[in-house]
Amino acid sequence: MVSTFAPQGAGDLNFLKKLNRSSILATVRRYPGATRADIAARTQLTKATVGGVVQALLERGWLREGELQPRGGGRPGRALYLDDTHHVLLGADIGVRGLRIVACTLGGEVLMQRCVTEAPTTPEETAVRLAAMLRAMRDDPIIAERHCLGLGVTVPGPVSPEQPILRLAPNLGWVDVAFLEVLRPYLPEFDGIWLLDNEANAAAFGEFYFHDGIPPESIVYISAASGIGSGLVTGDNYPLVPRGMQGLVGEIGHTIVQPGGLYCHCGNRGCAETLVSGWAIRAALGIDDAENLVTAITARGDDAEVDATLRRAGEALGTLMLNLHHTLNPAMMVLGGSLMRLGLPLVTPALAYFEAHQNDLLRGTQRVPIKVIHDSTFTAARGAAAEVMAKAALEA
Amino acid sequence: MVSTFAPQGAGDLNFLKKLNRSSILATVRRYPGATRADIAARTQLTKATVGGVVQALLERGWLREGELQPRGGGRPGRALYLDDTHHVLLGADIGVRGLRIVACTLGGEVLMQRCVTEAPTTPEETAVRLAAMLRAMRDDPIIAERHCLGLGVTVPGPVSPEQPILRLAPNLGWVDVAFLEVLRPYLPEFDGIWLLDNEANAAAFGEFYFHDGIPPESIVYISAASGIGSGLVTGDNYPLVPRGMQGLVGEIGHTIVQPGGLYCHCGNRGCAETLVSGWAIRAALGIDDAENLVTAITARGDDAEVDATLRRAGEALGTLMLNLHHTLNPAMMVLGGSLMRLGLPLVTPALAYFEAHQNDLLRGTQRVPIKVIHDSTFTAARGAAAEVMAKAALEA
DNA sequence: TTCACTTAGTTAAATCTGTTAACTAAGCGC
DNA sequence: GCGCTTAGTTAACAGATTTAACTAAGTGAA
Repeated sequence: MVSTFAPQGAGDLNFLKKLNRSSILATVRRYPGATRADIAARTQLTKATVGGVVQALLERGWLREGELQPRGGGRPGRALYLDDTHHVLLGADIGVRGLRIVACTLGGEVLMQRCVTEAPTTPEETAVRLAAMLRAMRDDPIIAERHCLGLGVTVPGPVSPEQPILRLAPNLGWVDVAFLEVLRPYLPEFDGIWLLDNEANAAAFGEFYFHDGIPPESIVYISAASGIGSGLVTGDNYPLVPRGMQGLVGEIGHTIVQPGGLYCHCGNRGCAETLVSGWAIRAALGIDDAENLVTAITARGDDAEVDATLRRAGEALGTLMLNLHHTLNPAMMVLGGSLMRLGLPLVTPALAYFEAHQNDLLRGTQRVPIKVIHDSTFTAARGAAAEVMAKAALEA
Repeated sequence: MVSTFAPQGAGDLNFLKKLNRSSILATVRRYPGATRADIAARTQLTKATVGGVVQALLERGWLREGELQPRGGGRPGRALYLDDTHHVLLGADIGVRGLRIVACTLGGEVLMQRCVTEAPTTPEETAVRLAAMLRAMRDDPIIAERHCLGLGVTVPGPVSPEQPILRLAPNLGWVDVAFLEVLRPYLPEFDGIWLLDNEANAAAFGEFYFHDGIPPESIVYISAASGIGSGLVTGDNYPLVPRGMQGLVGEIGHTIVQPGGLYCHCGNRGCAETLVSGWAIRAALGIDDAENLVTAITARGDDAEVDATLRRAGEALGTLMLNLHHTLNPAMMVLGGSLMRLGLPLVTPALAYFEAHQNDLLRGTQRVPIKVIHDSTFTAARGAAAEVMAKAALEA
C-alpha cells in the first residue's frame, strides 16, 4: 500500500551508506544552515561519519558551505546549505486544461515555468507537445548549464503502484497509459530519473518536501479541480506516500457525503464530486464546458445563485476536510487545485465549516493548520520535481 | 504521523544488523517453511549473511528447523519455522464492557485467554484487576516455563503518538491516562516490552502480522462496538501504523456520512456513530445500557423494527467501508468489534452495499477481499501481543 | 597576554557488517 | 559411479561506522 523513496526490508553496507547520506541531506534541507555538529546531533551519527559524507556531498555539488555559526564559547561551526547552483529538477503536469512544466533547484526554488492552456488530446500528441516544451526549457542557458537530475510527470488520475502506468484519467479519456514510455522516444537525450505520479500525490509531496521552515510531520493535500483528489505524505527523512493496492489512495472525490444525493459519473450517488468539483459547479450554474469557470463566475458578479452554489460546495469541501482529519489526522492540510481560484466565496465556507466542527474530539489540543494555495498552477509540477530530488538523493 | 516499528532516518552498523535480522524473521513469519536459500532470494541478502543470522536466531529460540524441503535435482534445504515453544507474548484489552487478556506464541497461536465482563471503573481499579488476571495467567505452568517478551495493552480511545498515554476514552470516562505507569507498580516483576495502543490499531496490526498465508500489503480494520474506529497497517517487513498528529487516525466514527443527521455526542451532526454504533442501535431500539445488546436483540426475535434498524446501520457501515476504500485503498478490509455478533442482519447489508458500489472507478481490477470476524473478543489483545513481537524482533 | 575551557571538525586505528569465492553437503538422473 | 544441481558453511575481503586522539577556533577570566 505504501510506496516510498526509502527501501524497506534488508540491506547491505551500501544501502546503509545511502540511507545515511540521504538522511544528512534531509537534515540540511529541513534545517538550512545546520553545521556538521548539528547534523550529527540530529541524526545520531558520529561527527566522523557526518564529516565524511558532507565532504563527498560538497564535492558533488549537492551542498555548499556558508558562514560561520557562532557557538557559545567554542569554535564556530560552518553552516551548510543545499547547493542551488549545480543541479536542476524538471517537473511536468498534464492537467485537464493544459500542460505545465517547471524547472527548479534542490531547494525547491522555481527557476523557470511554462504553461499552455490547450487541453491534452491523445497521449502521443501530448507527448509531442510536452517534449517540445521541455526541450525548449532545457536548452535555455539558465537551465542548460546545470546538471539535470531527472523529470517527474504528473497526471490527473490514479497511477499503478507497481509500474509507472496511468490507470484511468476520466477527464482526459485515457486508460492504462504508460506515459513515460510514450514520452521517452521524443526526449532520448533526457537521462536521469524519470517518474510518473498522480497530480495530488505529487503536489502533496512537494508541499511537504519543499516546505518553508521545519516541515510538519505529515501533510494532506486536497486538490479541487475538475475532479477532486487528495494526497498524503508522512515520514521524516524519507517521505512515505501511500498509494494503495490499486493506486486509488486519495480518490476522495468519490467518498459519499450525501447518501441518496445526486448521481455521480462513477455510478454512485452523493459522491463529494457531485458537490465540490469543477463539473458539479458548472452543472449547478449551467456553465458550458468550453468556458473558463473562473471568468464565467466572476462575469456574473453578485449573484445569489452563484453564492449559494459556492457556499454549498465550500461546505461540502469542509465536510471532506473534516472526514480526512478524522481518518488521517494529518499535522497540516493544504488546499489547492484550480477551484481555489474561485476565492473566498468557496474557501470561507469550507474553512468555517471545518473550524466549527474540527476539534470536538480532543479538547485543548492544537488545531490543524490549513494552507490555502490560491494559485496552484505549478504546484503539481513542482511536486514532481521534488519527487525526482528525493529519489536522486538516495542514488547520489 | 506515522509510528512504526522500524526506525527511520540514519543508522549505524548495529541498526543494519537489526534491520536484516528483523527482515529475515519477517520472511519466515510470512513464508513458514522457507529455507535459508529462500530467505536469501527474497531478502536479497547473501547466503552467508542469512546463514549467520539464522544460526543466531536458532540459538536464541526464535527459529526452529523443520523437515527437508526437496529441491529439483539438488540438495534439499532445511525448512525454517518460528519457534513456538520458548517465548510467550502477552496482550490485554481494556474494553468498555470488560477486560480481555491473551497469551500467545510467536506465530500468533493463542495459548491461553481470559476475560471478565465487568466494565472498567477507574484506571487504578482496572490496573489492580488486570494485574491479578495477568499474574494468574503468567503463573500457569504452560506460560511460566516460557520467556515472556512483553506486554501490550489496548484501550478504547486515541493514544498519543509520542507517549504511551490514552488521550480520551469517552465510553470509560478516562482522560489523559498513562495507563502503563498506573499498571506497572502492580506488576513489578513483568519485564520486557511494555506498550499501549488504541484497540483498533492493535487489532489491525494483529490481523496483518498474524495473517494466515501470505499477508496482504495493507489492511484496514474496522472496529464496530460501542463506538466505531479503524486501524490501518501497511508495509512489508516492518509494518507501519499511522497514528496521526494527535493519535486520531481512524476516528472514522466521527466522519460525517449524513449531513444534517442526528446529533452525535461529539457535538456534530450525522457522524457515522449516530448510525452504526452500539449506542446508536440501543437508542434506536430503546435498549437499556445495562442490557447486553446481542441478547436483547435476539430476544426480540423476528421484529421489523430491529431488521430495519440493523439494515440501516449495516448500510451506513457499508458507506464507511466505501469511503475508507476510496481514501486508503487497502488490499484487505477486516470487520470486527462486538457489533459483529449481531450477525447477518447487520453484516449482509453492509457487504451488499459495499459490493454494489465499490468497484466503479477502475473496472476489471480485483475486488478488495473482506474478512468478517464474528467473534472478535480477543482480537485486540492478540494484536497487542503482535505489536510486542514486532518490537521484540528488532531488539532481539 | 595567557590560560583554561568549550565546541567544531579531522584523522587513523579498531570494530563490525555484509560480500565474495571457494568449499563441502546432499540430492537427482543417466 | 559420474555429472549436474542446489543448499549451506567457511575464511579472506571490502566497506561502513565508531572510537579516541588530535587539531582548530572561538570565549572569558585571571
